[in-house]
Amino acid sequence: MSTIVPILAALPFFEGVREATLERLAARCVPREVGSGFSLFRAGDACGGLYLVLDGRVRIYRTALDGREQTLAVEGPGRPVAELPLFDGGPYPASAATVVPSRLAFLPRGEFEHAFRTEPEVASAVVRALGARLRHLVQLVETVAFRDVAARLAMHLADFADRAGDTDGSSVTIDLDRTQEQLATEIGTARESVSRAFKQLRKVGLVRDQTGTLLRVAPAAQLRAWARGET
Amino acid sequence: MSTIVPILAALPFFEGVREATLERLAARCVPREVGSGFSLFRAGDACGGLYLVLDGRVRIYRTALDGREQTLAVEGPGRPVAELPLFDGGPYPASAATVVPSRLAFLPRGEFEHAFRTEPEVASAVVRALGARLRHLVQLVETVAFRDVAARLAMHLADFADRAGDTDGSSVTIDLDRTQEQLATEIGTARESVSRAFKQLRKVGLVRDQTGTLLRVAPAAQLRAWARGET
DNA sequence: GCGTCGCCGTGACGCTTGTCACACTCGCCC
DNA sequence: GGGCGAGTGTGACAAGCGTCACGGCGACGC
Repeated sequence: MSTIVPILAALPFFEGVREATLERLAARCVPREVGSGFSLFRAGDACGGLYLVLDGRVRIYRTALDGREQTLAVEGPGRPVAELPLFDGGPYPASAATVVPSRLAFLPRGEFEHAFRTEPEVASAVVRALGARLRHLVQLVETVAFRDVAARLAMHLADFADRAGDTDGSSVTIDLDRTQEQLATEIGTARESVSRAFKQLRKVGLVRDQTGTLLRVAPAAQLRAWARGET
Repeated sequence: MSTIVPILAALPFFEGVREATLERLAARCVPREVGSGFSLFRAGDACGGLYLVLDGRVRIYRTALDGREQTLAVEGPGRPVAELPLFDGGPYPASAATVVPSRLAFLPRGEFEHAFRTEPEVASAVVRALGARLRHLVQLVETVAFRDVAARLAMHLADFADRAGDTDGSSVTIDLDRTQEQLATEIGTARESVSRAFKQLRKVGLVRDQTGTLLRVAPAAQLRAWARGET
């Protein structure tokens, strides 16, 4: 009786999957505790299985030859990483590394494929997860292609406000827990531009307070509206 | 006995699906013949079903408020369009329109969902299709974020060379069948920049001849290498 | 033949952004 | 308290690119 079962069961990814299957999966899971900056895999590597983030934070990103990075997603507890290449047999399309000390579970490929074929719930969870990623990437393409840095930052802050914001009055307090350097890679720009973008957002009142890693910002809807160009 | 069955069967999307299922699907398909510039749906619309391109060309794109466009993909015969929102119930993430007169088949949502649940082959085809899209988008994000216009054009030409190139000697002849204006939206830039990018590619010898809509270019591998910065 | 129209090439200009350089603040440790 | 390093603000500058403007060229119709 593994201690991993309840954790797996709590993952949105395995919602509705039968207990027996979960135990089988849990038995094959390799738990892993890693520090900050641990590289799970790099773009182009062959795919050996599925990673699940139990605790911590994993960044998925692409690197250019000159060292610049664009992060595609940042995954937290309960989220799968690299579910894509399990199916088409291709290599990982991007790199992944932890940004804080994290606990991960690794599920070997064969196990997962078995579950995918035998459990309709898993199949539909996979499709949903791929779908969500696809939507996110479409959003990202548009953002990178059309918006300037300040708008990209506003959208990014809106995502935080949705996911981890404490609303108080007409402001939302969020804990960014990132340096401007990290933010810069997440929205595909340089650190200095992030600094200037913050200045701009403060001027228009969308960012109201910056103390340490804590931020008071306007509600997500307002941030997004501004980013879309509705002044 | 519908004439659509053999067409459906030939789609990579329905490879391996049982004849009985195909006939059922075909019976529910609504074939459609449309002109150039016909809008299938717009970003944000609710999703009613799946489109299949039987013949012609469909562009999938996002528009900014100022009218600029970034195309996410261009789909030809045998390709599905908008398979994503069928599953998570969300709206279309992008718009789609024909760029040439085309024949389409429309498969209502309920039918498709039924096939997805009952036919494992369909489910895995869907996952593969989503996966391919995801890979493509990751590629696109990187390209838009890191590369300059000339490199984006080179990559784009490399894709053409792979898909529709006639190799003769150490050159590949491709039929672009697009105006520079269309090319510009496909790589997310302005028409004039495409013109200048072509000039640059001609100078370095990657584009060797331009007569009408036909192009003689360097092999795909060479184009991609250059785009990656390996001069 | 001549106008018209769609497409392509190219120059000029300004804006955004990446880059370099440097100052400033705030912990933290000796 | 002084030094130090990480993180941040900001100015100067250049490169890339979008935009505007205009000219050339070929196809097509009258």
